[in-house]
Amino acid sequence: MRVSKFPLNTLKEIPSDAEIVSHQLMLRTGMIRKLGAGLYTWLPLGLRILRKAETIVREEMDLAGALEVLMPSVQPAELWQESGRWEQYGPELLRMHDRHNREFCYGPTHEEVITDLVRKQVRSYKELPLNLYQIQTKFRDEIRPRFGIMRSREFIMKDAYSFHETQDCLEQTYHGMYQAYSQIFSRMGLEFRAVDADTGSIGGNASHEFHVLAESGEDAIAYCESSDYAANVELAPLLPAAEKPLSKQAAEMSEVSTPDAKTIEQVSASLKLTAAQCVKTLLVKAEDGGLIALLLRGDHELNTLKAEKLDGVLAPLTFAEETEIKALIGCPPGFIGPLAIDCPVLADYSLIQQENFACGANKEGFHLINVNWTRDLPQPTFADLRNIQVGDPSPDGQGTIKICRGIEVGHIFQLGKKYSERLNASILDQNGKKTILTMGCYGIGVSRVVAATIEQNFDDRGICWPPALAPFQISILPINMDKSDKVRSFCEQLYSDLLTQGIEVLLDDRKARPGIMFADHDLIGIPHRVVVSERNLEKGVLEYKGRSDEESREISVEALKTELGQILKSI
RNA sequence: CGGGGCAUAGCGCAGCCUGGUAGCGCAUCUGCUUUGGGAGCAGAGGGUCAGAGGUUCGAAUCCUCUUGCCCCGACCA
Repeated sequence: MRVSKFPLNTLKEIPSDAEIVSHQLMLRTGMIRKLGAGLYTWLPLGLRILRKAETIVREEMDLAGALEVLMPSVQPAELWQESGRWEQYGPELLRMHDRHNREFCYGPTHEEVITDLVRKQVRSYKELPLNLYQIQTKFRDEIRPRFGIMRSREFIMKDAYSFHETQDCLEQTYHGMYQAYSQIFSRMGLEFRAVDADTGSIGGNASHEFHVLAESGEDAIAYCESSDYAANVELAPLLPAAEKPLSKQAAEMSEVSTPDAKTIEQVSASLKLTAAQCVKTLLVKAEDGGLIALLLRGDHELNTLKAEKLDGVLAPLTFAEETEIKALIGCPPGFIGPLAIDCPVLADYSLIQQENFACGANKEGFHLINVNWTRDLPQPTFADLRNIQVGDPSPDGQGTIKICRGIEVGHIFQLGKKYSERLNASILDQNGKKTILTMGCYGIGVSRVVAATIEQNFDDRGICWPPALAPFQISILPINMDKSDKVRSFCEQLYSDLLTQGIEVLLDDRKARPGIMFADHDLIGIPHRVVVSERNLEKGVLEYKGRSDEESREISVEALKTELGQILKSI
């Protein structure tokens, strides 16, 4: 491709509403352009990259035995009513009417449509397992679209759905998809982790999220240094600490006046204790209409997901109103403690060994110090209530936890029978007996992958594309091409040679100054670059530089072709 | 959805408080000079100042409404 026929609409200045690097660079390089909130047009440069990502996904899905289909993006409401999600799905579902006033939605996902397809099409166990996928535009009316393509409302997704007679069979396909996903992200040159994910309200047995590791990631991931354990921080379980008897150092419990200390920070400061020596008492609503006290070490954070799964706790987790607290305890928030409290008490595992701790006195303006289990109050029920932290033991018992940030780019899920039951999707088994299908679903945010790749591969000059996603493999930058016939004819020859070799090459045939060419090609992140100048031609060499190399080096034409051939093979 | 902010040329911004008919940098176009890391000089084009209504002799500027966009917020004892 020639730059004269493939305009580089690059910007020197950063559009003011672009917050994260990928968004800034996608706008500056002219990959995308915003149409409205969460809506973007893919320009030729960006689309080239998006297509590369799609191609890799497609190839690996095909290789894993999935079959491509293309479903409508507009879906009739009836199917969603049948599955029950017409009511369940909130405002995130874009609903609309046609001219006959029939209801439709723009598909955020396709479980209903695919299940409908399969229930009509597939009759016999002999046709299973079946794994169908599509690469298609989805729409989710996000509360707050942001970060450009990363969290847009309209986006490109690869979604696959598998159908099975048995759970065993589902697990095999699930494993196959796990492998395929790993292969896809490896081929793209990404640093990623597969992490245990919430099976949540959908139920099912297993779910993994695939995260690209990047500072700007919206999710925190806990991973183990010495094993392949990884989980979303919200989900990573903590093991209970061992019980131990009251130690001899147990000091006398006493009441201390702490008039202005309401937060853990203030309490620990005024009592000259560390936050870890304090216990905080949170009151949440219970299923029976009353309250439940949750105890955490002062330096720990409550994990809402874990808490609302506990027996008796109201889901979604709701904190008690101030008036309810006053009615139950007789003092305002800030001075609550677990002693002599008239409601169930659940304490985090980390408090099992806690001694001589401080807590609220249930009396405005006072806290207790040197409180100890058994002696001063009965042992509460212990449970896993908090977020895992750096340095905690790994749940698989193999070393300690570290935390990094990740961008979720893929999610695989064992759905089970949720949709097939609701939509009555069944086949006849070997005995001629009707069997409800077991399903799996597998998504990749293809457009998000592109943004995530940039988050992981950039420097102060621009994007550094991994070769597999690069819009072009190599740039030819002629110096003074309009003045030097030698440079011109050499570049033209090299250009057509590389094209013949099957290499995607971008020849900068603009009448531009070298500085502009260097800046543009660095910005758009072409992995390889050769500079052709009269000076070097006289020496019979080219100047080569890899995008992330510190320095350029001289290279012969033959060596360049050989090297590029090698690189191409490795993609 | 709650809170805050913004809307002026393709992009980044000034002008608004104190009303007088729109400006700067980048980008674009022309010419000359330059030519190894976003050049210099000279010139040119490009704006219903988000929209509607109001006040006024006169509104980008003041008032009202509407729309769009951006940021923060679902961990508080």
